[in-house]
Amino acid sequence: MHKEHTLTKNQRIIFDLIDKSPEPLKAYSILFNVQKKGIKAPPQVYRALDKLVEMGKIHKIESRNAFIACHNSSCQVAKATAFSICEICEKVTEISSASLSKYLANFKDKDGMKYSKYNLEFFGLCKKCNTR
Amino acid sequence: MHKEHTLTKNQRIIFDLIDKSPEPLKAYSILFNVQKKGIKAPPQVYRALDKLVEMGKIHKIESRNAFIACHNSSCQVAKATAFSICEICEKVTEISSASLSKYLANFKDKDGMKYSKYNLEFFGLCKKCNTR
DNA sequence: TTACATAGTGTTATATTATAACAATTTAAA
DNA sequence: TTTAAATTGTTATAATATAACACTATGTAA
Ligand SMILES: [Zn+2]
Ligand SMILES: [Zn+2]
Ligand SMILES: [Zn+2]
Ligand SMILES: [Zn+2]
Repeated sequence: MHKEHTLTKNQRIIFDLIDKSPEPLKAYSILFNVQKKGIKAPPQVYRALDKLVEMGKIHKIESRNAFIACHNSSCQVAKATAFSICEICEKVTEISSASLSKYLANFKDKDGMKYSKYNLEFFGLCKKCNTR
Repeated sequence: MHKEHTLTKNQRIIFDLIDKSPEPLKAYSILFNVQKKGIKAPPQVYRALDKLVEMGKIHKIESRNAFIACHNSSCQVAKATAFSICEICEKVTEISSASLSKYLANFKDKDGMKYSKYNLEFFGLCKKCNTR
């Protein structure tokens, strides 16, 4: 079993906000939302985000510059992430597929380069947006 | 066969620069480099980049906010991209693997959502950086 | 306990990346 | 030709992210 990370004050505040959000949050939207809790400046937000990403508690959606909480039993998948992104409503879902992660974890390119991490973003229409 | 795009003046200048570069280029680095050719402001660069990405002539490396020329017979793979990124020297290579693209093109998640596009970024050490 | 190292915080300023808005020009169709 | 669409030039500003430095809290070892 891996070490359970104890979140610091700022990390806790920011993680809770992201974890409760139904949609990915952007750094400055987070900043705005936590100012009443005493977090007043960008570096405080970015530091907490960096640590939370390192821990695997949250993931950055690179194509959106936004962050979502991990719901795949956390740390294990911090280095192997896959998301589906709806191009209409911007709904983002973390994909949890054993066959996908197995395929990608074992993928080797022509040079035999072995990878320690990957991030995959799928784009399309979610069920809701596809049927109207 | 698909329509061959003719590049406009600014698109040509910016594409040529990216195409000749051995490494991904960032927008403001591009701007700096083309100022002597009369492209003086960020919107001119970003517009050309947007079009070139649409056409599949270049790709954006999302995790690096940088652009590289496509070397996979262009347009076909604009909506299905995969890259390997060295975390030490930042070398980026476009991956061209029939089995990978077939696997991902056919991937369906639990909800049966079908995707029209994906982007995959692998991180690791390139051969050179791995052996020293 | 004390000393030290490490991690986290608060703060100001600034760097980097990207777009809004609008006028002028070029290109391609009708 | 005349109209529409795409591209360009330009100024200003928005959005995203980090540098730097002083200070505080926390953990570890003597
Ligand atoms: Zn996750
Ligand atoms: Zn949707
Ligand atoms: Zn390509
Ligand atoms: Zn390397």
